[in-house]
Amino acid sequence: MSEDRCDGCQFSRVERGLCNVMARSDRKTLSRRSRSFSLKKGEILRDDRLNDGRSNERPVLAVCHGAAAVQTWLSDGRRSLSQLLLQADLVELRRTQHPFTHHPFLGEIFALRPTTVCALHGETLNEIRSTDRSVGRAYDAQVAEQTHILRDHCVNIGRKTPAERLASFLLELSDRGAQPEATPDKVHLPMTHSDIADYLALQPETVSRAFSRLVEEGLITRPVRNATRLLDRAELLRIASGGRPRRSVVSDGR
Amino acid sequence: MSEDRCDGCQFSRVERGLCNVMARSDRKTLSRRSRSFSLKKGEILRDDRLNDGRSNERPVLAVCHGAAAVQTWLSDGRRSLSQLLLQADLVELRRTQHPFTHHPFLGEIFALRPTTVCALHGETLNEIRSTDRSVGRAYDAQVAEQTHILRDHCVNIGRKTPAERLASFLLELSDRGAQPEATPDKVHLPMTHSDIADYLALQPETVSRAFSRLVEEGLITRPVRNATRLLDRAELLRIASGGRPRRSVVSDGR
DNA sequence: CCAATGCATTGACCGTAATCAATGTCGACA
DNA sequence: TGTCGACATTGATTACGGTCAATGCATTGG
Repeated sequence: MSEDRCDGCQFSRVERGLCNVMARSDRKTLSRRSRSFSLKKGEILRDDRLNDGRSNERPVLAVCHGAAAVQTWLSDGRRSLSQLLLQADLVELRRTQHPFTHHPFLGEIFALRPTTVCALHGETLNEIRSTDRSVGRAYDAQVAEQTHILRDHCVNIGRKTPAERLASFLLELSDRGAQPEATPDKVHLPMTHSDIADYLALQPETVSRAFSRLVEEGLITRPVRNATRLLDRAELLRIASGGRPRRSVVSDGR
Repeated sequence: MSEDRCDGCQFSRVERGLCNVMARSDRKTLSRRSRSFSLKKGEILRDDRLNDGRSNERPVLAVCHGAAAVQTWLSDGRRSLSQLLLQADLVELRRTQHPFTHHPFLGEIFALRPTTVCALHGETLNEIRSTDRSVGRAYDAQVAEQTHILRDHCVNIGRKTPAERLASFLLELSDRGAQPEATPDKVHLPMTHSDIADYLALQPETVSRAFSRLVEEGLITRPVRNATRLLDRAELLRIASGGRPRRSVVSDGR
């Protein structure tokens, strides 16, 4: 079933898209042993849904289309979106559960909007990796990129003010920007303020105020509800990296 | 120079230590093409120090002994430790620098205590990977583990109170515990309160108060300055995961 | 077309952790 | 042993973002 599936999926971004890198034949093999899921906006893909019998290895998930996030709950209802998953991103969830507690630390896939994800058959993927060097490289690059983004994100939510976080976020979206029709400065927001809040470790109200501030400082506009236009990229970047230096940033990192 | 180096390094933790998994001969080859660095406490290893001529690929770093962290600065002096690196951990830093700004988003290795790290020769490592399947698995497991920890950490610093963060931190140290002489409940603290603060996105004073609180609640004791004994692991875990449920944690994660 | 619903925005107030400051403790070293 | 310096602790105050509440604005569907 479904060699088509992957053919329609080509618009995983050309350069990095794992499935684009590999040979057509490999992709067919992989596709045949993989499964895809369509998630409605707000739908959750728990790892137990992936657990259909046989292979006990945890599958690698690929976001074919849409946008999702790794979501975790604290036991009193606090929510956190720890990782943003855009088109062509790979993610590997933990199968292991926390000994006593169930929910926290686990992580489930939350669809920020209508999304299709593909559960790749790990063993097959490994086989392909070992024969096709470029697939291995693409995979490693993806993983390294995600790690880098996560580290960055820790800095964002750990040490930045709301406005700084939002600026960072908009630049992140712009850089990763998996939107077909987007110019670098027109950034599509694939999620609600509430989702942004849980990603940036803020409250929705605070996100709203931060937006307002960036608007009234003339750094962005908001033509429509779920999009933004970046007017002053340099200044946004300055804010995102902690403020201060107005001219000539050359000082060494000490 | 130095096949000894790696032989002395054996106490990278048995199960996961990458260098323990591979064949002795491979280790020698890898070792010959790698370099090691001794860092004094507080010393910084910038990626440019790794950049000795030839290979332009970014090396994979392994922490042989000690403890370090990925450190980044915001331009006004705020500091963040985004990733804790304990014995046997692997880390791959970004070579790329941020276009204008220099310091933030980059990440440097900060030695929390006297530490030796090893810059593995990436190409050689890849060769070994492709011949020895178990090396590949060990490597992937390490990377997946680190990713998982980073996600968790985002939840910690994003949505938890100071006491909750500290509880999580102590449990993390206990779980990852790379200390030779430590029982699970005797946790060695490889860093100052100030470092802990920058890891947990708090101020040193707040870290201190959080410690005091856990002590007066009878959950931990602190026999010496840089160590802690966990008295009530279950309760610590309860706190770390957000509080509430006192008995029987079975509710589903909605 | 209007109602209903889900989000977003704005304002007022409050609480927690950051900040500022003083004191205490440990360890290194002469 | 005593001094110094780094780090830790505790207290008082402040400020920022969280919380609560009211209003506004769109999109959907009858």
